[in-house]
Amino acid sequence: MKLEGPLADRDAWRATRCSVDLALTVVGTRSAMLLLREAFYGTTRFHDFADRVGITEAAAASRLRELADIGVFEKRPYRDEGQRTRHEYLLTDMGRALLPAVLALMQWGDEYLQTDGGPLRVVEDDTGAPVRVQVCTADGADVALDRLRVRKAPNRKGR
Amino acid sequence: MKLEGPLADRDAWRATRCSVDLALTVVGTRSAMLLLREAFYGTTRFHDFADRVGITEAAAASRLRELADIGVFEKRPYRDEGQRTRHEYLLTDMGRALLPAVLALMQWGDEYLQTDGGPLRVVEDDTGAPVRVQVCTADGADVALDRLRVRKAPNRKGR
DNA sequence: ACTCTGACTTAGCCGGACTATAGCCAGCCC
DNA sequence: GGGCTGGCTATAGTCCGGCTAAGTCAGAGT
Repeated sequence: MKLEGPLADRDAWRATRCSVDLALTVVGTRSAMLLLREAFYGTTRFHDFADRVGITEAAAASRLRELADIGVFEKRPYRDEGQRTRHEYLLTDMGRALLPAVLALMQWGDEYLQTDGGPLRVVEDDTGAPVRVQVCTADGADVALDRLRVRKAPNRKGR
Repeated sequence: MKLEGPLADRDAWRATRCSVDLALTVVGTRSAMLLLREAFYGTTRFHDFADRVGITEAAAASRLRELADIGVFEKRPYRDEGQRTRHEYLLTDMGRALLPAVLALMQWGDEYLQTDGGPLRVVEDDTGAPVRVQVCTADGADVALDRLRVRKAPNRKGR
């Protein structure tokens, strides 16, 4: 990556308010990431989350509450016949927007940590064509690391 | 996401050997992710890593060693004039392949955790056009969550 | 009213990530 | 060869995530 203008002298600035760092405060734990994986697979209910991720209900409860508080999940009441009202955990737009991050990790694990490309394949539903997570321009072209540049966001108000 | 064939009954299988989980054993810590961020910004030297990430040298040393052992970084000797031989940490192909994962987190943080879109913008070097991390088919079209399907990888040997 | 079940909550513990501080070691300079 | 500097290593302690185990609580069924 190239650093533009005032950013070029890397000793002259610190990565304050870094979005990577902020994002990690939310989804920086194993359980948060794996709960998201399960949500993408279609899981919505408390017990299923705990069970399928392989964490205790205590851990699932506190992580799900955190993620719901932040807005990654929406907690919605539902009612099976003959059962009392319970809550299911549905991904919000904010939660769905994490799909590239989770799939990027999966893709990297498939490629570099598995001997056989991993146990699962993600494809486009209509065509069955494999999908990849990529760094793209608006026209959909993949952009390599050495063709990226970082610039300061235009100043709004302070900073 | 839709689950194909034998995967459809989510109670009938467990996400064993999950690549997300494996990837998290490697880059599941805050320090690992932030070291990668710095590496993408061009940092190569020990002290700079510790300093710019804002972690102690002890933490930087152990994390960098882990990542180098796994193959995310290559440790290469260098020599400044009048100095003794030292080592710099260079991203390998394996490490560079983590760019989409890190940028995906940054993008999500910019969008949902910052009030102003975050402090930095990543653009294509030649054109200055903004880039995005996306789930794409081979022709570069973005694929939404509900148009994805998960299938089992073809069996090679066991499992 | 009583029980049962599912969804948590609480308490206590362990282990790993991280911190601060200190010490070690290689090698270049003098 | 003695001192300095940079790159670690060692030690001790904190914090936090996750664990186990037990308790709570709402409400449907009986």
